[in-house]
Amino acid sequence: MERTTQLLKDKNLRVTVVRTKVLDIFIQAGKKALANADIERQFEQLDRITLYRTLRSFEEKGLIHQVHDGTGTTKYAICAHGCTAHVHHDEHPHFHCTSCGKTVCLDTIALPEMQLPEGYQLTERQVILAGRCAECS
Amino acid sequence: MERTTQLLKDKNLRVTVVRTKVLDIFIQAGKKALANADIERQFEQLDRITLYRTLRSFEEKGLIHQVHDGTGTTKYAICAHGCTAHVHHDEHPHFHCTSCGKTVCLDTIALPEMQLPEGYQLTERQVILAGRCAECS
DNA sequence: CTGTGTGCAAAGGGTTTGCAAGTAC
DNA sequence: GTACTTGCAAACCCTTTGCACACAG
Repeated sequence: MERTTQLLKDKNLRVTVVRTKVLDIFIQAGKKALANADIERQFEQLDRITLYRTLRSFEEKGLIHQVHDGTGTTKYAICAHGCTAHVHHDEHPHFHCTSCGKTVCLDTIALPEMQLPEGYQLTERQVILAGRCAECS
Repeated sequence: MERTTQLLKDKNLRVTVVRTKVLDIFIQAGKKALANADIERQFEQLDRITLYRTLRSFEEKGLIHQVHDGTGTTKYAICAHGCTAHVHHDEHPHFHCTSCGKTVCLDTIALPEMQLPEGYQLTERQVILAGRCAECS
């Protein structure tokens, strides 16, 4: 059985044509985060509504996580491992290339420790780095 | 002459009722970032379109800067000093309180230095910290 | 067969554009 | 007076909801 199919079954998601293809696209994209439009572009024709619902399902089951890169457009990237419904392990910086528009997960770089003012409780950190990626430099 | 009026004149913006009031609201908000809705709420009645255009003008002239707090809603905060059209000095982390929804500029905290992979050029850093603010803890 | 997923239509919300009237300087 | 600003209407996204049909298990 293919890896994609197995991933869907593991998360109790029905294996359909749309889901298989969307998940494949994410796997192929690797550390790159995709916007809705990026995914639509790879389909001959795909109902937008279905894509919204597919992404929501994937996110709820911990297959993908949202990526914010400061552009305002929500993107998604495949989860590295062991993410579930409400426990996402997305503890790494994201890099947004202002030249080609690509956004990637820098999952080999640790998030820095930061000292918050008195009384503040920290539960989540997001680090977005922007500039030019290696290919655009 | 009032500080607000002076600020507008310094940036070559015509002093109008709407602009004066919007800028006053930002000054009063201090380090807190405001969403469009937050500003509208402080007006008896204000045309939404006018507000969009006002915010854009302010941003272009370096009076305010966008703040992304990971909620998807774009917020704005007043620039500390010396920001111009395309040179914004927004080099500080932002804190988003998931309890009261408030987002503030932590401009006393320095952004951490981070090592990027080979070939990457860094031009901008955004750090969003989320959790509970001092008042909500 | 049963429950879930898909696709269409329609509705909702936020944002932008065009234009005429009003206002700052 | 001139150029910019405002406010209304309309257009334009993107996203969500409702419902009937199709499909996975």
